[in-house]
Amino acid sequence: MRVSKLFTKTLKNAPADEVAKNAQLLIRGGYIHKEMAGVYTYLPLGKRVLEKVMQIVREEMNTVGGNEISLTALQHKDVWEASGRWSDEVLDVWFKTKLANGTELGLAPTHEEPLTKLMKNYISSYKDLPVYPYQFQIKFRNELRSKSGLMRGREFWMKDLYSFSRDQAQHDEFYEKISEAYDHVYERLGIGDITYKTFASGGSFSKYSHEFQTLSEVGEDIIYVHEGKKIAINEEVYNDEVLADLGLSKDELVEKKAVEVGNIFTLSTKFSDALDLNYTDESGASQRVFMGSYGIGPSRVMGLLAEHFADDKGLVWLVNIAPYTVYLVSIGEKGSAEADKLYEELTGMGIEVLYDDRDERPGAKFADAELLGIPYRVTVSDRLVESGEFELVQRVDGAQETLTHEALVDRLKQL
RNA sequence: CGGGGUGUGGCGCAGUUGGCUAGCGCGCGCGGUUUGGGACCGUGAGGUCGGAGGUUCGAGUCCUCUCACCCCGACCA
Repeated sequence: MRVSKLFTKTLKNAPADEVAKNAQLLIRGGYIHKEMAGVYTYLPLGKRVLEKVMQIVREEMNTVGGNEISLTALQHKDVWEASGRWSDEVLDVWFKTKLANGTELGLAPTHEEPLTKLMKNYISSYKDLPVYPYQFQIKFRNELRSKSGLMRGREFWMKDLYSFSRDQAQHDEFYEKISEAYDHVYERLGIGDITYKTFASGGSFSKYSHEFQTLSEVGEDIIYVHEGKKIAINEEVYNDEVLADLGLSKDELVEKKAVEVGNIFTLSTKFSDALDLNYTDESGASQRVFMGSYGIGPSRVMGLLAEHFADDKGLVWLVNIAPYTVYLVSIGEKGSAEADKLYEELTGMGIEVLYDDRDERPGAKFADAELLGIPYRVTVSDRLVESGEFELVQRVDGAQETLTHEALVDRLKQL
């Protein structure tokens, strides 16, 4: 992509109504635009980052047998009445609306009910189980107070996978598998070392659920971390009984602030009871389907990554989530001619290049490269053209190298 | 939803005790000089001051209502 063709622009100042660092940087870089409190538009660069996060999640979900689908956001109330969650008393984040004929609808804040109902069409035998449909979708939640930029929106992207198993044993097996898949996701997102599988309250059907909590000063959750075992306990269940269960003592644990970047939850038969989702076992008897739900919020994750991977100059994306891998800067006339060629060449090789072909001074281009956080900056100037060299600078540490064309291409091929 | 605060061109801000044509910086257009760290000079365009009502000879400045946004709390992925 040529910067001259990108309709967004960078800003020197962040809007005054935005306090969260992630939103400030993302808005300044032109990644997102605030539509209203807790509601953000993804602009070209932001859309690419969001897609990269989602692609990593998608690959890991597919690895454990996920079937990607796309459920509807508009929901009839009847399916929610069946589970008792249509009432605002029970679920207070509903956005409700109506069809022209007066029929009440809700904008889905989550999808257990509609999916459970849907699966009645496809699950009838034990041979149909287990099965793991999942989707990426915008969830609508009428939060009393949204805040922290992308971290708590009223409209946000969520990957929600649901497991349908024949019994607790089959469920438990998958629960462990997806827990590992989540580890892989956070590893690939670059936050594996600061993300802890955290014991949290399990609701009425299981003793615990697990949250994946990433350490962050802007976190809303308090967790108690065991560094050695790489696990943590959410403050909501931080008590003697839980400590005893896990064989931990208070003096081994450290209190930390963290952001919940995912959760896995045993639902048991709560929704299959409500919506009558059954299967026939080998003996011909009807049995309830055993369920679990597993969420990751790609938009929240993107906010967290922006918050975490940044310095005083701007964002510092890792290669696998950066909107582009290389920021190509041209300086001078000869430099521009050479940069044009290099842009075509690299793009042809499948390298994602953001080419700053604008008639701007070098300083302005460098500053934008840094604000945008593109991992590698390649500079082609008149001066370098003379010596037949290219400059490669890493965003993360500013490390600078002067390379021949061949050496440069070799380096970039490996990213 | 309780408490606190803020709304003035795209962004950041100023605007005395009400006073006459609402300013500044960035950004934007045009001309020129520049070109390895967010250039400079000149010249333009762009706001009716969140909205409604009121007080007044006169309101961005005062009053009432209302909407939006931010922070703290409660709640929540």
